[in-house]
Amino acid sequence: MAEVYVRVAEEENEEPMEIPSEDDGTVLLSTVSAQFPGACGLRFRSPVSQCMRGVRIVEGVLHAPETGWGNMVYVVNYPKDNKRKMEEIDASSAVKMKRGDMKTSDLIVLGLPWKTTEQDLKDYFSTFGEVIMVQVKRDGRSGNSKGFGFVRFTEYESQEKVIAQRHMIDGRWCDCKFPNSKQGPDEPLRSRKVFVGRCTEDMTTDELRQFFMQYGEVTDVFIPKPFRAFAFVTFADDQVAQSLCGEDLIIKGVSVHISNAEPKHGNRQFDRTGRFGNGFGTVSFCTFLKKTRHWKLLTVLGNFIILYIFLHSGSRTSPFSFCKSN
DNA sequence: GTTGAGCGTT
Repeated sequence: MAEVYVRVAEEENEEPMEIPSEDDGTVLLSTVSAQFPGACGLRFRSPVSQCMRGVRIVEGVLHAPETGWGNMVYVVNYPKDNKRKMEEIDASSAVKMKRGDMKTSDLIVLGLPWKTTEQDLKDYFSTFGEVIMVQVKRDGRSGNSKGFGFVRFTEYESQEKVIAQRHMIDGRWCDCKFPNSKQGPDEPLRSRKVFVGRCTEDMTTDELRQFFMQYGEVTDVFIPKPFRAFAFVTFADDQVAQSLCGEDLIIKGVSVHISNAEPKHGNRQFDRTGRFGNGFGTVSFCTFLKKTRHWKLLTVLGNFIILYIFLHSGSRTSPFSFCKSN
């Protein structure tokens, strides 16, 4: 098929812009959104029914109506425009709906221009729906952007749209993805305690307790001192704890990340015996040491103790004679 | 003051 230009405009009666189609006659959504940032589709007024019709779109590829693109003016769809339409689309793809859990999570935004600010991000992404969190990651000293950031939407639909396409932000193509920190659906561990990462210093135990109460009874909140940007929250019900694992929750405007309190390679067999509790038992203590990088220190200390024993073994009958009382 | 694939002061 010869190259065809499709006439696209923001509104029906506005001056259209000609958008190039692909060799197969389709039009890529990315081509449209390059000119109309935030676009999620096209619609047109049917000459027959005089009703607005949506252009078929499959995985970011727009397909011409049966009669071809023609000379009609196609109007850009934005996610905000018509929520009812979004729900219809969701209902028609019920299979996909069941698969997803419909919960929003932080998305990483890769490829940001150095100059892009959080306000820029918020302005851009608000065209997809309500934005509840944006971050631009910066170097602590210089304040320079690291070229990536995070965004979180209220609506799951907004998130879906944003992931599905590339984004032209301040002149650069950016990608939005699930961050690596989001653990997939692996086998659940049965701890009642969760690890709360990315805490800020102003979060108190009371505030954390108040916040997590909404999910279930909280039996303990532990914040290490001095400040180390994480906390432990223990629930009465392990199912509550597990249901939160992998989630990004927003506390006082800060996105914290919930994960299992036990490490993945942890010594699970001891837990199952019930001989070690979930509080400050031996296993948990070792886990804590490993997580906080004190493990190596302890190992070094142990080596020194062994060295001490051997150095003093010459004057005694046994290397362990210092253990004896007489 | 520089850069351009990545992953959030655990």
